[in-house]
Amino acid sequence: MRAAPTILHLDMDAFFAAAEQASKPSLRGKPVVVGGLGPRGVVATASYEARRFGVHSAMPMAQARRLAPNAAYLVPRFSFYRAISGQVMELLGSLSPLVEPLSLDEAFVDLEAGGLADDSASARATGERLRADILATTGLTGSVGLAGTKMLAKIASEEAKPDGLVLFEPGTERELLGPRSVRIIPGVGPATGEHLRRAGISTVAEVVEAGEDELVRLLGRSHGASLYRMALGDDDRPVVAERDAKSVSVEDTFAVDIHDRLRIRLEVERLAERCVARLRGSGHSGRTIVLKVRRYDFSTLTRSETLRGPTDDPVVVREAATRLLELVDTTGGVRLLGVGVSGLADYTQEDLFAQFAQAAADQAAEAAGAAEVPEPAPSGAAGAAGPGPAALAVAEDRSDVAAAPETAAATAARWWAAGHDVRHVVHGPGWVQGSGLGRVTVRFEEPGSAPGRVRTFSVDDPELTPSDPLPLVEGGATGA
DNA sequence: TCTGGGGTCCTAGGACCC
DNA sequence: TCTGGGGTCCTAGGACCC
Repeated sequence: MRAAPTILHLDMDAFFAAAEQASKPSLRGKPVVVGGLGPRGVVATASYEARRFGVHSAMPMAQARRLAPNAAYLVPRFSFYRAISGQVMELLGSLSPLVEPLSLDEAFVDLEAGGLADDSASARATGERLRADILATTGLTGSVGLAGTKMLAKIASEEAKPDGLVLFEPGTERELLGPRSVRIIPGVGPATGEHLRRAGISTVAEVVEAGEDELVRLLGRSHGASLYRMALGDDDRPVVAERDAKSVSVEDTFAVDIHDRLRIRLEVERLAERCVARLRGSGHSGRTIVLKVRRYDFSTLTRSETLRGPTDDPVVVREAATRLLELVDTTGGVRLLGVGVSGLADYTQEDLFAQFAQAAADQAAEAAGAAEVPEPAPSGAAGAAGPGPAALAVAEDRSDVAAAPETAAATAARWWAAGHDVRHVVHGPGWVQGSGLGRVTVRFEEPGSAPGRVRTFSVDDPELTPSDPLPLVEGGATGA
């Protein structure tokens, strides 16, 4: 616990949805939901307009559609978000050498290590300047929490949302946290929250009253002791810049459960190959191969095998994964399969082919996800009907596309993945609003323009080509 | 139309070793 | 001859986070 609030936590506001709104003027101020569009998709991010309908992260997409039928539904474009994230992380890097990214849209910064702040006033000024710089550079808003510990900084940024800054003065944590729900403490999820509630513990103050021994009895040594300390505001975890990856994994949920043993085996082999491509792309090899199976009834099991030494050989991983599959009963059907590698070792040899294959696979996966955007037209728009048959077919079968990167460009061009950027020889830049039945509908607008008009073309119109995302801010460089 | 995908950390039992 | 006690590795599962 430091004496000054010099740990900063940044959290971008509704990041994926905000990036899409910034890139597509006609969606600003409107409900936007980014997530999986297949029959088993879930919400990754809902814009604040969509949240007003009750839509939130991790909600099944089907439920979101019931709550907000007129929202725009978009598939995530990770390479675009990654480019914006890079700009934000660069700004954080200018504040301190100690930056700890938690995800594309979240990071801790140790301002003291950067020499920019040593008291509340300087910390607040630095945080406000950061927010202004992020807006100027990316066109997006982020919320900032400042406190003397990581936990409190994170809670502060949560409190600051959206588009705000909250600073907790060191020394005030007990009175600040006391009346709040235990669920605000990071690491206390639904299960722990319920466990504590049954023991009569609902607030942070009640955690402190219960005492460490009681918490250890309820939650176990590690969890109990750390929760007790967190409730006291006692958190000395440092901001750590570099953390080594511990595992790499890929998984696919199928649109429909698969039963055929040969098909299941084929999918496992494909997953093993994708996993190895990622493993090699990150410069690693690994010793333990993990197979994950989620059955028709959502019961999930894993089987693993540890090799004598680390490998990055696709044949070795594939064979281990299929051996593990032999140990699993799949009668009744399988909804998800996954293959992972852990026990990672650095594998210094650069494997350019694997990196290339990975980049291609990334692009293919994105291109394959179709999006559906109802006409933001006046009420009564029946535009919320399903995606075109072609789009649906792609969304349901994207693992096939990802496994065949050499056909990705052709696939993307034929199906015009909705939400993606395009350029027309005459009408200029725009994005695909929907496609199907041989037609593609494009809205012609760009980040700096007014909301644009919609036109429809034939899917093989030679004047229409896919293009990279445009910078969100004049003079910026957000190209993915 | 119920429940993604990529991770991290922890627990607990058995094997094995000293 | 009647149960020690650690430490480490492996496996499986579960909670949690974004």
